[in-house]
Amino acid sequence: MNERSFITTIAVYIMENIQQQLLQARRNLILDAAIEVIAEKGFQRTTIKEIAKKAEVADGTIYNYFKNKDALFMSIIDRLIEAEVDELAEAAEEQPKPSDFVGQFIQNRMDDVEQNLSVLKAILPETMSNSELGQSVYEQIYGPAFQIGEAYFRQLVENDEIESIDPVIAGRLFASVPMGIMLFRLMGDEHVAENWSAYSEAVSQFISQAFNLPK
Amino acid sequence: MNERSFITTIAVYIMENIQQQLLQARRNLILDAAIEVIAEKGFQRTTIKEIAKKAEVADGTIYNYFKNKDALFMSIIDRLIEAEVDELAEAAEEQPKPSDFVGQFIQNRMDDVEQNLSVLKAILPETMSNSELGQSVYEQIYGPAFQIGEAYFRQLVENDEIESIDPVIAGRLFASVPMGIMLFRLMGDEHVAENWSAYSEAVSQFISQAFNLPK
Amino acid sequence: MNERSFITTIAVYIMENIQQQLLQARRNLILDAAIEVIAEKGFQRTTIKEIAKKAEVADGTIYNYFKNKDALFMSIIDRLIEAEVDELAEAAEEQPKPSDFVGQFIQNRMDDVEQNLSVLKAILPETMSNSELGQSVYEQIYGPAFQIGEAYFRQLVENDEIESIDPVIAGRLFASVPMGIMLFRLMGDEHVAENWSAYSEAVSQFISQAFNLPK
Amino acid sequence: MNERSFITTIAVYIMENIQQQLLQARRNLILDAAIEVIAEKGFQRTTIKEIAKKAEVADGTIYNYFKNKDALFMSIIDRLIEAEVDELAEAAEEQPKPSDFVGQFIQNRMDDVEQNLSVLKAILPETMSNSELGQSVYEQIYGPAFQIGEAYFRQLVENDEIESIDPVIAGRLFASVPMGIMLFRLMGDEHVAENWSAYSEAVSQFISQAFNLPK
DNA sequence: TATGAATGAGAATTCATTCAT
DNA sequence: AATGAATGAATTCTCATTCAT
Repeated sequence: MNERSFITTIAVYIMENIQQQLLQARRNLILDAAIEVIAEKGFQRTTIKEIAKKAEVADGTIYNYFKNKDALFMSIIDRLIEAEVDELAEAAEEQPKPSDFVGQFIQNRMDDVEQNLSVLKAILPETMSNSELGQSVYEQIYGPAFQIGEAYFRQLVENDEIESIDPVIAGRLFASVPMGIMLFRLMGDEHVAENWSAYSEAVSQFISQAFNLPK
Repeated sequence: MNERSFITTIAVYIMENIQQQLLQARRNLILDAAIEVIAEKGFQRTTIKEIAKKAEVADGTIYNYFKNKDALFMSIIDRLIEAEVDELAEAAEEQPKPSDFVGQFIQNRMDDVEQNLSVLKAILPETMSNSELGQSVYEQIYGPAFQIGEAYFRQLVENDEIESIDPVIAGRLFASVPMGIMLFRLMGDEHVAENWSAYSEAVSQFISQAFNLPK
Repeated sequence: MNERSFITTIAVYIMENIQQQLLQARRNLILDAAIEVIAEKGFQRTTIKEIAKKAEVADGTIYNYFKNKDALFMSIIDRLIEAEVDELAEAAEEQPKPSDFVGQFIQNRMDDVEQNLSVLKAILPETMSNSELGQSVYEQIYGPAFQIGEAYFRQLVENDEIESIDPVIAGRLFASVPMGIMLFRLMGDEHVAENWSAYSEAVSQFISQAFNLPK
Repeated sequence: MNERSFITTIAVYIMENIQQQLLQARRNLILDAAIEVIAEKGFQRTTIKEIAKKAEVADGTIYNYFKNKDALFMSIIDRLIEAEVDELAEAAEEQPKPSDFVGQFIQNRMDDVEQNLSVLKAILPETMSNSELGQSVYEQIYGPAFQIGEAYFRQLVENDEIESIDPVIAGRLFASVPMGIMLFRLMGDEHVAENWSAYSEAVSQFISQAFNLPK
């Protein structure tokens, strides 16, 4: 009576799996809705009601997936960090030839921005006015990115490929350009928005020239 | 009965003047308090009560000087815009020699940032998540700054001092560096905060090198 | 097609019976879980989720056994009332010799308390702040207990075994002692908890002495 | 200009004082309303909205006087504890002759109950289902009361006025009677409610007889 | 029948704003 | 003009109950 046939066991397993995926999908649905609304109005101005409405679920449903509003927000950040940390780790591992490292790296970063535009818009303002959050994002995203830049410049200097330079500062200067361009874009600069790939190209050239990188 | 003696008139005038100045002073007091608190906690998280406490006035008093919380915030922005617009206008009028224009301009902008750090921290996140606000700041601060850069590069190209370049993009690239560095600072990067003048110098060199500016 | 063989009928009957018992068992499981949690946190503070978790069933399952949370609570009371009413009826029927009636009665009541401690803790606070509930419990438990006491004292007076006394008041005084001691215990008095049987004894003596009962 | 005349200073002082008293009065108004509603429906079932309505203030106003609902509840308890602790301290200080100590003490306790009936009804159920709260009330009200009883019985035993007895148990037995009677009253026993002073008298006699106290 | 995710009414709490003093 | 208590709309969050699977 308590036994299940093999078939039944398989069927249950599959259905549970489907159930899991449905839940995950719904969770993502809510996250997407949240990102969309928050990107538009800012985290603080966005109410749970609005997110629920956009996600087409009841207010209470959101609390089945996220402990509270802050946790929901952290999940948005986590999603970005996860994606970004992997990408950066990948970039760090490669031993790129100087000639195309900058181009590659910038290109990838700019692509990331392009793809995660609404997430960035949702997150960035909050990380700036919430110092705890800012610290966390800084340590997990900016820090690693800087270190890659630093390592790269340190190596260049050692190989006498560029003239002596403080790699810490160089790393920041390097990152500041796409960062600044991204900021303009987030703030609604239409020229930047409409010519994103041109900017991507220009940023690479700009930086290569600035550091007098070997071609 | 309706006439006033000359003396009285003068006295009244003086007193009204003093009164005016006292009011103006108190208004500034409130603004300063607001900037301080908002820089720390963000606009939305800051309550009128907190601002009132920091300014050592009663909650209600704030409403004698500002129509509402949003108006108070706009006044903070106005104050920054006023200062910055004047500075930019000044910069635009000068006909600087290319050799030191960049150094001068960057130096001034970085000094502005240094001086208005708390105001920027109070404003920037809000301008990013409030598109109306962002637009206004963009048009009044970034726009003019870009135009100065654009004009400068256009002139350089015309004079054959640098190779042909899209001045619109160049203006953004030019501005992106201090912008990015400022963003790192606002987000709490300690290396940037502790070596601000070194960065100021480095940014100038970086840009000059990038555009291969004549020395 | 609609007919069943004799065997089948029996089998169905047995299985239905087993089914019935399983259901009853599960119902009791839920009630036990509910009592445990409610005793600890109070009725209002206890959620269906918590009860379900403790009973190791799904939230929804509880609603197959109880119409709603209030009904579940009423069932707890019913269970206590049933047990107690039977005991009291038994006590009332006996024609005890005065010499040991008090000792017996008190002993039994105190034993009841000991056994139903968690139920009492779950119920009592609620009966005090819910007048309808309180009334019901009063009428079914306290009332009958008082009447037993009253009858007992009335009889004693009639037999000239104690001096004249208002039996209604006497009944309450009689009951007040174990009641008060129980209250101390429920409120967490450790001395009472640790010396329960000593108190049981002491209460009897105390009452006997108070009424100058014949030994 | 900044100076105030003596009269003005006085006037301001007086007005501030009046203001203080008005606030205190309103605070008491809210507390009274809260007690009334909570006594009727229990703490958990009572909403801030109901209290506000009964007190004829806005919901938010309550939060100008009490940090939150729990704090409001604690204030109710504090009020009772303050009154009771003073009374008990007074009772403890007196060196009463045994002959009337019990009568006096019980009389006072029963009067306290009479006067604070609604407060008790509001508090007692909550102290029973909230162990932290219960502990606090126990320590501040019951504990001291017991100690008075204990001290009294210890003294009696020392003076050979009653036979040897465990003073700790005696103290509880002593207190259990009014406690039990009070409980009956709180649960809606009409006979107790209507004959409160008769019960007060009866309780004293009952206890005196039980301990065979010297007259 | 059992399940547990979805629901949304309702509760506590916050806080910008008003207004009598 | 300054004050700060009062206000109540709006927000977050909880949880009893429902219902599709």
